[in-house]
Amino acid sequence: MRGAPAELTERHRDVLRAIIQDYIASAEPVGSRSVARKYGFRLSPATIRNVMADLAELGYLAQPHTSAGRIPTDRGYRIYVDSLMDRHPLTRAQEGMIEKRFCHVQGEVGDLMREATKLLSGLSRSVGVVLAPRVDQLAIRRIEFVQQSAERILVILVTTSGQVHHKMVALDEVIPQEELNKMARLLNAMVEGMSLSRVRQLLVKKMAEEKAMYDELLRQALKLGQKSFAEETEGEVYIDGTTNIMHEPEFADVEKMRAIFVAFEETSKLVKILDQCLGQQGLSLIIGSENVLREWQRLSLVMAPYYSGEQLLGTLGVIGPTRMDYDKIVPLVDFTARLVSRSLTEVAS
Amino acid sequence: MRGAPAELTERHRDVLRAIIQDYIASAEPVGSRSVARKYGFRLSPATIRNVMADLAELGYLAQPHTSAGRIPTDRGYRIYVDSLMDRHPLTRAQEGMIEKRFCHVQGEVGDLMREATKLLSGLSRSVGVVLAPRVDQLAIRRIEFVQQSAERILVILVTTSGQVHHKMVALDEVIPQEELNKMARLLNAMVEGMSLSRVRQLLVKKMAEEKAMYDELLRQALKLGQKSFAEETEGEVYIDGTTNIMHEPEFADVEKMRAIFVAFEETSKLVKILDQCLGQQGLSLIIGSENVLREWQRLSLVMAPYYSGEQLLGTLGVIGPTRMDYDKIVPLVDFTARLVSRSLTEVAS
DNA sequence: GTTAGCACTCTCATTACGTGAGTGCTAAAA
DNA sequence: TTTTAGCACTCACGTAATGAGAGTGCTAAC
Repeated sequence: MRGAPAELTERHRDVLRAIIQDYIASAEPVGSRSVARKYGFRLSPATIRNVMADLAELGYLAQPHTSAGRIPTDRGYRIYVDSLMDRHPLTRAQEGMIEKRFCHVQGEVGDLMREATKLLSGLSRSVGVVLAPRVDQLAIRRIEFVQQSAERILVILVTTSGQVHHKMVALDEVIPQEELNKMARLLNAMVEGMSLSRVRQLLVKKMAEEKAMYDELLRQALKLGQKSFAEETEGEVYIDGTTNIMHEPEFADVEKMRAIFVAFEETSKLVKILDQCLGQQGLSLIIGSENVLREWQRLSLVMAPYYSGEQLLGTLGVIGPTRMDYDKIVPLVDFTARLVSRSLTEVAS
Repeated sequence: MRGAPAELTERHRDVLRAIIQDYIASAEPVGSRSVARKYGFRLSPATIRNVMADLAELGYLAQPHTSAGRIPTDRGYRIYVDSLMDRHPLTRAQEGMIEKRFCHVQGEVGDLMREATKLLSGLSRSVGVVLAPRVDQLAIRRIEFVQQSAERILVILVTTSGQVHHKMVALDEVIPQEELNKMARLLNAMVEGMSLSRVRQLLVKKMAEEKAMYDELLRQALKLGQKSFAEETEGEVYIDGTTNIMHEPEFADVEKMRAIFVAFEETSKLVKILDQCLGQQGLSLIIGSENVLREWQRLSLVMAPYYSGEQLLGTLGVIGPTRMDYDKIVPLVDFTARLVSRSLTEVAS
């Protein structure tokens, strides 16, 4: 009667790696025999079995039922990605192909995001996601007011990165388009190049300063500006390839699949998860039950941040079943994030 | 040995109606017994069976297998919606609720569309779709050029209905923002209130006229204008509630469901289908195999056009399994289209 | 420490069989 | 002529029995 070993020997690690790779490839519980045979261990199945029993006791492997092989637990995947995985870097050809698809996109930032999403989902055969930059944090290039009806004004905001946002603002007084143009000019001079959040602070300060209100136009402009910039913007996510995961045997059951799709539809929760990744330095990996949200516990996320120059803008990556091909997907996400950063940095300059 | 009757008697119609309604409610083949019992016919099952045999021979009913009840064919549904259906109008309470949700949306057109989509999917428990207005056909309120980088210009287009569209245009010469503003002013004066398609014609004509090109600025402006308005815009669709149809027993099979979802993802095909509906006068109904596209033949569409004043803008409605509750959904779509039209008409005035 | 051997467990595919719902046909009743 | 009762027949579906196969854990020998 032997207890579990205090720590993993090299053999433990080899066996665990083999089992996880086999399971990722086949989606079936893997038995001692096939580990011994396929992975060139010069050991008998019985020995492997002992090792597997240790790994199970330590919580890295589980058994669907007594007479089946082992499957990795989320803890097993975690140790795998942290220290066992052999990353399969992209081939030169793949990299070239990806680069080509990006230089094709000359247009606006939205197109770039969409393209990245498609690329991620296509190459990973899973779900691609991109958390778009928050407008709050982007530098403003231009603001414009267009009168829509007597008391409603369309506010258009252009960022230096080329994103366009618009919203409707209701006013309690009628301002002719002529005046609106003047106000826009005033504000443009004031805010160009600043981030939305800084603009908000500035406006508050200015309004306090101008208490005397010599200039009626300026007063109105500041007021309108404040209304226009008021709301915190919600993060926007691009998502693509949701149908890909229908192939995965783990979602063969319709009820499970429905749960996943409902989760994808609730973008606000997804944004919260992605925001967490944004806080991390570098690549983040969330595996199954590491996620707080119930609906997401059968899924894993591989996310990487992207930048414009030095400025952190958002995060992008892949969502798939916990049994996803980390070897391939981690380099893919990494490379894509780098390319997107490069494109955005070029546009800004 | 009797052949099928030349035309349907009142009894045939009653039985067919009963069968279809029962099948829509239960999703199970319906037998002669239950028709006779549940629907208050004062006839024996045997008599009903004779009627059912007639209806089957005429192609309105089918049998999944010899010893099962009957289910409606697409032809059966067609005659049902054309002449057998009893529409269940919305209750006053429901109408009130819907109206409330719409007056809540004061903002821009996109919000209105999104809200309508959600409403349709929520109340129908199926998939809601809205085909957004083509920019081509809308009157332009304003055009604006923003310099993005040396040779790239962001073109922003505002329609009178309050939609904002933007695209990136590449130039072969550098034009300072100052000049861009002047050009925008020139063009605005020229095109305000016209539809995009008319603007295109106008620009071609003007360019021919101005062959002499006295005015260099005007020449450049026309050229930039032409580039900005060049492309035909693709129809945009809003879609919501796709997860709803996962409940339906006809899609219990994962492979079938996957096919449907892939179809939903291919919006360009969907746009084509919706464009057809746009050509129709009033409400259009496409039932199962009436649709040309293979992937859509298990689904039905109930669509209605919406307007701003007199002008036809787009179409909206519900997609569901052929076995959908037409009695309820037809009035729902009808009412929603009317409300959306009202909202849009108000905004434009 | 490693391995062969073996009894044991559990899933999964196959087969067989009974049940029930529903049909089509025929002949009698209305 | 129309309607109905009666009956044999068909077919899907659920249940149970069976056997093969994969894999395990344990023991004892190497």
